[in-house]
Amino acid sequence: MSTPDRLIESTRELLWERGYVGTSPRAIQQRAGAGQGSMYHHFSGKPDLALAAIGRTAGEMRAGVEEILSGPGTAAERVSAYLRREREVLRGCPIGRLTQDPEVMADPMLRGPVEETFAWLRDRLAAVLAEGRERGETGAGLDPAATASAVVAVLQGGYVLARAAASPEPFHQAVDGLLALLSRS
Amino acid sequence: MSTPDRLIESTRELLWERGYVGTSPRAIQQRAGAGQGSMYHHFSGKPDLALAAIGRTAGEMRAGVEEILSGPGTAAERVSAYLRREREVLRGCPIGRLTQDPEVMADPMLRGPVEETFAWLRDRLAAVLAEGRERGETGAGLDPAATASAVVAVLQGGYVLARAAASPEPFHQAVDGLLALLSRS
DNA sequence: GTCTATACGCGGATAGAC
DNA sequence: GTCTATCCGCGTATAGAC
Repeated sequence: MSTPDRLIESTRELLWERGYVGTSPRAIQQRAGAGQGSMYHHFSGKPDLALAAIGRTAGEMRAGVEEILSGPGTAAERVSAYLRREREVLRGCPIGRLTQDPEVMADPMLRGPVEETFAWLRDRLAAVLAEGRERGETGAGLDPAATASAVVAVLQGGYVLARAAASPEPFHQAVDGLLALLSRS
Repeated sequence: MSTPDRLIESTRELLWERGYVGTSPRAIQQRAGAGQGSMYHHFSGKPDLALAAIGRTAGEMRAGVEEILSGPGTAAERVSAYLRREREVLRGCPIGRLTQDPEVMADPMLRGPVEETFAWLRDRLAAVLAEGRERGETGAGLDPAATASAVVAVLQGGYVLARAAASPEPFHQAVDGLLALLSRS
């Protein structure tokens, strides 16, 4: 991997683990095995690196979600597959966690990808749910947008519960609880 | 308000806005209008202050929730009232946000109240849901613990969506989506 | 109780040599 | 491209005077 790539990857990990405020250029360099001068040669500073890291993470996330949601199966099956997808629950969501970072939210450059990713995700899920409803598969009286937001919220909130409990269990409980409700509609 | 009280209050606000890692003793002192020496006279340091602040926030939160959940109405009405309760959506949950802070999670003293608060909340909601089920009011085939986790997760995740969108709308959408599902069960 | 002085390392970067 | 030197202010205290 090239030095810029290693720097971006190490920034991605640190942003995930410690957030933007908790991540220092020093720590990025050390984890990447790169020197001070090298880092500032390839990137203009911490915000620039963070932008590259967030963009890459957001892109991967979208691709992964799209693969499931555009895959085979009924709408309910695909939403269910998305909810039950394997996750590193205790690490939380690398994009969602940025939402808690005041410096990320204050910078339009950094905030943009976060906002877009969630807007896209909710829209995409709503489209799948609307499709299922039109086909008469499920959820006759449900508002696709509201249901989609609930689905995403259960995941994001599930991470919070899991970290609070230091256990993945509440995450899976929350998903099961939502899935039980969805399956009756 | 006494100086220690002002210090605790200012720590509470800063923890809410900026998290533990993003909150400095200096900032606490300035917001409280207290000097360096004064702060270290009353508290042993940042962790000590944070402990007092988190304890106070957790206590208030439990009291507020308990008032709604032990109030009048059917189980479904009380859960609904809890979900629809007025909230400063864009500020997020002052306890939930601590979950993202590696230094809070790494310190058992600070972590304790966070863990307990969510454990209590899920239990308390599950008890209300179980009560409703026994009375035949609602949710005949639902697992109270799973449903309770989903309820809490929707709130915590709703905050994430709202902050990502810089708008309370997705929070309320998620709550509506969950409530619609609950009302059919 | 509160203030001021002092300390030491880190955060975040720039400059210039190699 | 990468390294080392240097900078300045902040983070997080401790010490001791008032």
